[in-house]
Amino acid sequence: MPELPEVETMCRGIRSIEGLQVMGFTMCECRLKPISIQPEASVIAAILVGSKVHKVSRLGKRVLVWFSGNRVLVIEPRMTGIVMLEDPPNQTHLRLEFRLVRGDAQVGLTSKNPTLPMLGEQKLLFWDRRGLGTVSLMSAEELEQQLVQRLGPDALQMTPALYVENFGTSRREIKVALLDQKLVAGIGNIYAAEILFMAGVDPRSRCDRLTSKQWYRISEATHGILNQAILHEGSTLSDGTYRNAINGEGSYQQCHRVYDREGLACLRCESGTVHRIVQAQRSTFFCPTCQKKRGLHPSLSD
DNA sequence: CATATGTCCTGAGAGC
DNA sequence: TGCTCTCAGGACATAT
Repeated sequence: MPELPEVETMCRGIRSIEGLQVMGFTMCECRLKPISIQPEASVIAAILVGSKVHKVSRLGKRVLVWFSGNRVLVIEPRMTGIVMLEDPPNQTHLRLEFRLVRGDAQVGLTSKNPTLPMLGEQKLLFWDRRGLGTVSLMSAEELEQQLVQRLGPDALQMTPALYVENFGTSRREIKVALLDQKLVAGIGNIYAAEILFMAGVDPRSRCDRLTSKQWYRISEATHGILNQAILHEGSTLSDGTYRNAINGEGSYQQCHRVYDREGLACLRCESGTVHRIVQAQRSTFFCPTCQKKRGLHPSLSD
């Protein structure tokens, strides 16, 4: 479930491809239904082979790979996609492969200096078990019109005032609204639960009924949870799907306070247990005892 | 306009 | 053991 921390980890993990030149690009053949790719792979290859990776960045839950010539490859991992350098979990679900090399100017130096990165090929891979991920190559202008303008502020840029401005008049439940990328970009099901637990806010609360104090706590929790999750390289759940760029696991799942802890004792209030409910066809985990619609549980300080 | 629901996809795990 | 069924939740299309 790559959400902001997992996608940020992917971006950091593949940043070493910045400056490399594309030698080849292929869509892997397999019995599975091919992932959505735009334009078709052969066209992408024709455009990108020979160009250099300018930089790697993140847009909400998407990985952006910028190339010379104002082109950007937009990768949406969705549920089970991973952008990685090497060692995919298996070959079956390997979807895309870039072959990359250092630019010509450095090739001569590399063989004489063993401290430089190896001479020869590096790869950039897109692996996706369920195949819900999408990949598209577009111009910077298309990115701006089709994506940037349709997304809310990045979750790590949120402030209490931005929360009030973007959410404050909505009648939707706060947990459901946090998943809406038009309101805030980067939060998914796991971190929405963890953020609201840290903030002490009932996930069923209507946005237009939250107090400014509660928005402040949600904003603080957004930064606290996401930054901590980034430090742990994201969450690898029991299905093991999410991996970092070199097939390692994240460790933030060990820090989850409510997600996937239905029936277990609340880690904060002791008297309560974690409940699971369904909101907008997604599981929500929370502690009814210390996540209140109004006011705060005594164990939460102001 | 705001909000709610259906759809895509594969494999793990439950139940019989 | 092996079959069928449900579920996981990203983003978007379509419906209310």
